[in-house]
Amino acid sequence: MSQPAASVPARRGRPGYDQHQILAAAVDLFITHGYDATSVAAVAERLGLTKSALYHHYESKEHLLSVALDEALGGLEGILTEPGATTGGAGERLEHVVRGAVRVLVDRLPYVTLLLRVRGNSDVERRALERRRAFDHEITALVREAQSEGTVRADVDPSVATRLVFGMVNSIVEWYRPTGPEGAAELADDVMRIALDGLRTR
Amino acid sequence: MSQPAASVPARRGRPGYDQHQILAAAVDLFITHGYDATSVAAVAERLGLTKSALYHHYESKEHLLSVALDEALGGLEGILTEPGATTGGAGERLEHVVRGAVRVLVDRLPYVTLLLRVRGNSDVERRALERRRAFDHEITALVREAQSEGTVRADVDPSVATRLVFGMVNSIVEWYRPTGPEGAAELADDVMRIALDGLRTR
DNA sequence: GTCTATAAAGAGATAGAC
DNA sequence: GTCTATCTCTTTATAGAC
Repeated sequence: MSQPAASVPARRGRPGYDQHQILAAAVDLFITHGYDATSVAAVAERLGLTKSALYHHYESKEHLLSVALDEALGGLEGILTEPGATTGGAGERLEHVVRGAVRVLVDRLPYVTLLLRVRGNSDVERRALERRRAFDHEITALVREAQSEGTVRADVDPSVATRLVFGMVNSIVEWYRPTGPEGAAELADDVMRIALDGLRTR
Repeated sequence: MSQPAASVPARRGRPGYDQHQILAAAVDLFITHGYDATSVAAVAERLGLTKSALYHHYESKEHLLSVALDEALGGLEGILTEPGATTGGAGERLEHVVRGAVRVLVDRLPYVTLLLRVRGNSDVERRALERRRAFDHEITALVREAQSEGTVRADVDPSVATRLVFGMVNSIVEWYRPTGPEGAAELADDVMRIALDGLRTR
């Protein structure tokens, strides 16, 4: 209790990584080489540690994955509780959610990238997929409501429309690389232009 | 030369798989569990063979991947040489190519699914990514031409527009499962509705 | 908190019999 | 064309010293 504050951990001698720095390094490797193809030894080497030192911070390779997926899912789920997602017409709320998804995707790019590559090959992955499905269902309900309201075209199944629009949004992780703070907002504008008004001139 | 025709291979005693049946089984496992997480033993077991028998048909695990990726890339590249992709206005040719991509994606679903998960972690994967990039560049040129022509909105960068629309198209592999021959055409209609005219009513 | 050393299992691939 | 047996390497994870 003699330390001034807990905000900056003691940093003496050896690196002394905290859990978040380790997670960031692991996720970067998971994305680059794939989760399965990334060995714990590779993560340790990237940090300049041995495997044993790494196991001191995370109890297993899968625990690293689990925490990383939480980071992505927490961000996405948070969108649905923001004021813009709970007030106003369904069309406006839908727009807020789509813009929010682009924002979270850019803010937490590596974590969301990892989430989108999960296929359900373990309990950890299946739990993450279940949370993704729950998120998708809420959006689909919103699209359906916007169709009833008349702000979204009704000649496409709401489930298909949701999947296609979020397929477009999610595909951003395949090529977007952060350059500046304005990039994300412009990207969201482009997504809204194409998803809401279409590519075609009229 | 004494056999009547080569169309049906001799089928006596043991299974006697041909290369295509083996490929289909391998690709199914690669998609379900991931390429790296799929052992050669798992592919062999799926076919009721031993690993050694499998190595008689394909010289390596990576060779299986290579042939599978060729299957997907050949289909996509073929679209660009179809009459609909080489005649008419840029807007019409673009529509043909987008519809063609949906068609190939559905026709060769497992192969395209595998292609879209490739990250470039080996020479085989990097060669496949290079062919994908070449394909994308041709589409981008088409979008740019359609913008000059005035049939596609010019307030979105052609490269970003291409990526977003093909992100939408490619995302179909994440959820579409073949049910009947009409499914693919309706799906293409839905994609065209949203990508070209947008989700919003007017 | 990090190290060396190692256990235990599974990977890709090959040899050689039938 | 398929088998059994095996080689060699890498994997995740742990034990125990410092």
